[in-house]
Amino acid sequence: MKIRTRYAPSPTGKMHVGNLRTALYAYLIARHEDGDFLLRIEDTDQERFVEGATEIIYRTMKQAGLVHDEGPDIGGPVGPYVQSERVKSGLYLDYARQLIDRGEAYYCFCSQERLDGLKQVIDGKEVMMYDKHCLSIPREEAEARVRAGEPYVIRQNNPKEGSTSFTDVLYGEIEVDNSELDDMILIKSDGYPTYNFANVVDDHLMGITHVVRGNEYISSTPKYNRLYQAFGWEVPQYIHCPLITDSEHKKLSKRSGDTSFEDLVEHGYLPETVVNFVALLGWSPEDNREIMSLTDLVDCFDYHRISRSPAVFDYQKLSWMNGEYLKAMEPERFAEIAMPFIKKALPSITDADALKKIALMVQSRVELPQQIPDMIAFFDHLPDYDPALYCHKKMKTDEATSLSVLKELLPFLEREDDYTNDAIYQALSGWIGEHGYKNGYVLWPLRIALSGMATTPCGATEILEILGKEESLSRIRKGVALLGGS
RNA sequence: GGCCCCGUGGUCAAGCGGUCAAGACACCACCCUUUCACGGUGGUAACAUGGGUUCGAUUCCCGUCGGGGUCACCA
Repeated sequence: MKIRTRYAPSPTGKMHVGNLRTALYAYLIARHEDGDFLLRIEDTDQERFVEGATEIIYRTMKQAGLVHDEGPDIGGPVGPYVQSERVKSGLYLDYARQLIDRGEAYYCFCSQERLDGLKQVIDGKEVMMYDKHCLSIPREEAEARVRAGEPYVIRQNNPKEGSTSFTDVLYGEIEVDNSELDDMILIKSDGYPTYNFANVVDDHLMGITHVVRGNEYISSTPKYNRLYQAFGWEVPQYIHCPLITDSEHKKLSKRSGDTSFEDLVEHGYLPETVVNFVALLGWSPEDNREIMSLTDLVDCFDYHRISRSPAVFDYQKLSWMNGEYLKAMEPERFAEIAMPFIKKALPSITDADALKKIALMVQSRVELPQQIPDMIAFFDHLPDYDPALYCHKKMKTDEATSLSVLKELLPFLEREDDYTNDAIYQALSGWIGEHGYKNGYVLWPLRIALSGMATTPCGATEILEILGKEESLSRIRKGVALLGGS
């Protein structure tokens, strides 16, 4: 049978990395076996609906490369793919009534106050389970009250005795006592189905074979199973993915930082980095490769290898991976990404060639484009710096040696005219050799004088080239002055 | 608190009865180098714990401890 998976988000805001991974796994499972991947919008909560959130979902999926075969924007054979549109046909209510006919559900008229009275606080957490109060209302009476316009909900009627089990591909069989199952609401008083109910109905109607979702749904799955059984529907394969947590091992939330796909991209992480990284949180390929494109992932994704234990979202490794992608990138594409940052940091440099050279320098040493400005700002203007920078034990330099070297070097550099990197490096090497110095002994102080930085994305001669003769000489003179050489 | 899930280095993560317990990030050292970075090389660092089962347990079973999830007219 052809595999059909779906990603079914609620349009309530930005797309969280946990959801992204769920979507990714659903996508990979389908694509790996030439199945279908659908997108369904679960907007049954009109209060939490956020304007524009659906667009964020489309945009994120597109950026991440998760192309769906059926969905609200492209249609398909089992539409509509937006639940609020499906509600209009009365389909959920019809199915809920079928359940009532079978004694698997019932009307409930309990007020919010009464429900609140059922709540109890345990360990500071509000816990509540419905007491089946309205189950005793005779069917005729309930229907009369409904006809009379009294507000009602429809609840699932779960048994108190016995147990219910379901099988998860990853976790195996999970069994719970029926006494644990709350009579959850299927149809809300506004006529909308709850997520739980709509999910089951739609997954069945849309022919979903593999339900991929977060681990947090595992405890409500028995109730889903009872629904499938009540309808006599085939139960899909369940694949509950392990949680992604913050460094405190708590479920990732807005509170833990910018963990939406959008935020990460805005911070300079490449979409392909995020996809790659998130794929490896809870799954690994047989050969343990780490840098993998989406197509690589499709090729070797075996959902049986998904882990059962939660994973911490580690920004450090994410950054490393981003650096790997940046380094492996075509220089042209990198330049495109880096250029805005370079230009911002170097308003005085307009020479396109020089800018391109700087981009090249920076490519192999940056993990996030946002790091670029600090790295190269010295090209624009010499920062104030501590003369202690001139001291370097391995180069055997200190402030005194640096002063004398720089003074010695000045007339030579004043004489030179070709400041292109190769030429000036050649010339300098010759000069260094003639004087019997070691490269670093001369080049270290020179680089410090030119940049005022302990670390730069390039060597001294590359800076000479970018800066040009005039600016270079001026900076060296400043260095001499700073070192007390007037 | 009830129920459910999880438990290999700081983090990700191989392993699926017999391994000197991979690899990656991070960290440290060294090499290379006109600095840093990149790249090399090497190093520190783990099977939560107690019982079983077995000739032999990281691996299987049970308990304990620890962590997490869930208990809405939210998804």
